[in-house]
Amino acid sequence: MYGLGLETRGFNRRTPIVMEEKQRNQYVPQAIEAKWQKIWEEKEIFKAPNPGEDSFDPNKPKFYILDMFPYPSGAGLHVGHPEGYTATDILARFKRMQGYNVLHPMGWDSFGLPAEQYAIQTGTHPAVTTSKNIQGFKKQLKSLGFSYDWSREIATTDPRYYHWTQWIFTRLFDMGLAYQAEVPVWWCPALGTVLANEEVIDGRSERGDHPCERKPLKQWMLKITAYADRLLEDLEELDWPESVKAMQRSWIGRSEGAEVRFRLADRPEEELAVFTTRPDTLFGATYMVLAPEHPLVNEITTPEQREEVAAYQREAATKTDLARTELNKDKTGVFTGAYALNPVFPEDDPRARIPIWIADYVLMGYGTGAIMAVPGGDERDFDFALQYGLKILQVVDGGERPKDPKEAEKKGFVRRVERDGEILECFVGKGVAVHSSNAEISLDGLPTDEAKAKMTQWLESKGLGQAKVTYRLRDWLFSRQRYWGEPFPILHLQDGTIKRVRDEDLPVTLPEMDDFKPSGTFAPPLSKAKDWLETVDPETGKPALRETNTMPQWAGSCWYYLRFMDPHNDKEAWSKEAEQYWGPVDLYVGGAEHAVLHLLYARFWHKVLYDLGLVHTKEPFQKLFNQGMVLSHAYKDSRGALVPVDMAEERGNKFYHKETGEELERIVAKMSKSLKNVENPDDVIRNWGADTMRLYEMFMGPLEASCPWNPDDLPGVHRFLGRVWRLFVPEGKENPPPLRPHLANPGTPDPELEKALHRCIAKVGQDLEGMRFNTAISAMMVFVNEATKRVDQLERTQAERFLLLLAPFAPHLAEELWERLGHTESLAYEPWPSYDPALLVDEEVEIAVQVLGKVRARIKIPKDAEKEFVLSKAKEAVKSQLEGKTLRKEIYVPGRLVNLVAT
RNA sequence: GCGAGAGUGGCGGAACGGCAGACGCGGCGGACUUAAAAUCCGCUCCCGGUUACGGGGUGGGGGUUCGACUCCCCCCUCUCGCACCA
Repeated sequence: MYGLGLETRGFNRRTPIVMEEKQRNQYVPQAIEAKWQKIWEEKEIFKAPNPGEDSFDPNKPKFYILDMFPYPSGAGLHVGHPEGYTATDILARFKRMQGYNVLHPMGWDSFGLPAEQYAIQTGTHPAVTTSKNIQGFKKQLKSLGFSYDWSREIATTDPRYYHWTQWIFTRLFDMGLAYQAEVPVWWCPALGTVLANEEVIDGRSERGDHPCERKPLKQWMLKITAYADRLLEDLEELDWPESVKAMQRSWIGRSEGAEVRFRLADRPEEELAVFTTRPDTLFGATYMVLAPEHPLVNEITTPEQREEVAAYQREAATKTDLARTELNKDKTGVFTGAYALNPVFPEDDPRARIPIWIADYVLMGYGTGAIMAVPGGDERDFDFALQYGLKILQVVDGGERPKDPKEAEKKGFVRRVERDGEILECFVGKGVAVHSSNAEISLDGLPTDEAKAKMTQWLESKGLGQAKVTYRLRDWLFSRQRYWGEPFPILHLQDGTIKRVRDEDLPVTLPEMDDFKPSGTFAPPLSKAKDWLETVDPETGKPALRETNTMPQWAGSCWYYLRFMDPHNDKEAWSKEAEQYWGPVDLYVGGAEHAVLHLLYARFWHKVLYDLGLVHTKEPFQKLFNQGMVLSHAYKDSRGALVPVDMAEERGNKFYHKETGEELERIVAKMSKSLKNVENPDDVIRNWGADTMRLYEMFMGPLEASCPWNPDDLPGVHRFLGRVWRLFVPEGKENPPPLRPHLANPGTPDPELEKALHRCIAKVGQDLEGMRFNTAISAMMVFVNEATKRVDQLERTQAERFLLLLAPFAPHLAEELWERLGHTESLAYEPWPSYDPALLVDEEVEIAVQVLGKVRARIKIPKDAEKEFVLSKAKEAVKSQLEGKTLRKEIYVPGRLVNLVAT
């Protein structure tokens, strides 16, 4: 069994010297890791039985721990992947030892653009690429010793999987939550596809960074807005990072206010609706603004203004959203020539007649695409009014705002500007309504919230408006013009109607195709698969065309956690029984980049499934944890330019440019090919072993923090594992000699070591519950350092218990030593060791003696010494410090310190 | 601009309001060795002092407290998200 993985290549200083290991019985991870991975696989150690199966034990509690499954890219794993995966693996192993039925599966989010792009370039079918990449990923994951139940492996590209993705879509369709609409979407000419808003950043595609443009196209939409309130409310009960909840809340962007309908002057038949969160400021509305694209613009614009308005509209249309928002300081707009009537004033009151402008600071996509402008209460309106000399009225005063106007301005509550000798103010906060009354209603003196309610009520009673809630969240653009995605189970009949494919005709599989090139038109690739495209409606026998759009990559990841519960079910997506037992996911670990979209979409689908009675919980993921990013180092020269890692060399504690000799600053940067600082997990495993890799990933720092990968730190954790090895295995040439003889049988535990072990058990257990892997490892190092100093005193049962603690972290090493101790079964299901709290405290403790909060001495006292005794000992110890002072106060914190307050 | 989070040795990072710097890297010294590697042991926040010890110290400034890395207020820097959302 020795001799595996021994490289004859040259060693660099990162490579542990493994020469002569045979003679010395050294720790050689390469010699044991493959062996244990094979045993776990062959004996199906980590297979989790489902309810109803023979080996299922219903008395055990369940724990469903899930990783965000990866897109199997051609590049393979990078060192960032195993960080989260190692953490979940440790917890899965820990929970198994604690007696849980653990569901810990892995699969592939395998639809997606790169495989299709590759197909376009090389002609290799995406299915081939995908399958190859999956094999590569799987091999890499296995080489890390993860305890996944591989019998549950799924891939979103498998027709046996997307059968049910389509099935869920048909439920959405039946519920009226899936619909088609002509919407302006991002069209990316380079990719030949439409992209979702979230896939376009600053007018360029997220993948490939190609320019994109807006085009109106018929698209499938999912009515996620119907679930906006529930998606918002149910965040409350989730054990998720606050930052993720905050991001989802702002993404949903619920805002409460009122819709107000303004009549147009001289056009009694037309109305203009606006949304406002401040109906209480209606008396201050001195003009209105429409988005340039607003349908009413052309109708109301007067002949004299027509040319100017049209020019402005043209200009706005060519601007991207970015360009429109970038200039957010300089407001631009054009008067339409038309006027509206502010409903709070009588028609013949000159104050009622307010001008209607168009401006691109008003967005068509939000609210009604029109606003009532209250320059005295809104900064944007204030800017605009100043720009174009529009009237500014004060309608809110007091409240949070300081009385003195100068003071108020200084503290940022108001902005004050002088115009034509008049002081104009803008106050956006809450306060008390002023100058807000007419013959029927007066808000004057009312605090903002009451004024809002009163005004809304008045508007309703007059038929002028009503309370309204608006969301920033849009319906979800759900179709893509790609080949490598789930086909929609939809038929287009000749009469123009559409119907969904019957359940018994699912799945609609992707047709084989040779030509993946974009057509150059908006027609998706599937429209070229003629035989597939043209079909018959099985119910009527009439010809029908298949839908040629495909679903976005998000679709498959919306419900994969459910399929894992019952992955081979060919009768239904999952059985009720399996979902009742395993759901919800207890812990979901992944990167923060999925904070909004994936998690929001999955929550949406889950709620729909809940409404259909198909799942029993309102939310899919009870606890969410975001692991940090694994960063790397790079260098920066004096001009601030980044320098790749291979161009820098270290001398002393400083870094210099290899060619210019210039001193460089070492910085932390994201891994990138250009900086040559990408670390490859395969190299680490080959050189150091999987257990070292796992341990290092966890020892870098807290899981949630991002920190730099530093290869120089690898020897540290590797040395630790070597020390563990030597606690069990004597140096020597014997073969087999694999165990220190005194460990063969139980002996008398050394009491000090026993205490140290109990402290270790307690700390590791608590840290695992709190996901503090780095400090758990540190606790084990402390114990091993202790044990190394008295190797011969380490007794068999102590050694065993320690191995069990180590097992979740370094499972190969632990299994190997467990076997050498004479065990024939895997330790994967051994009970987690327990500790005696009484042993955590030493008989004699050292405490600090402070005088005025400064430590002046340390004394040793029995652990349960009387207060009086401790105080007198303490005073004795700091006698010189107390001389000539009066003792004012004595504080004793048992087991910690004494603080003597003397002046 | 708004929201969230973070600033601790040469480096990664530890510290229920109670001895700042656990553990690891690096560095220094020692043991073993013909020698080196590996391994083992010790030291390693900064300043002064041979030691004893003294002084300073957790981005900056205030505050609460017997006692603050930790709690409160103000400011600075960095990271992430949102960004004319009416």
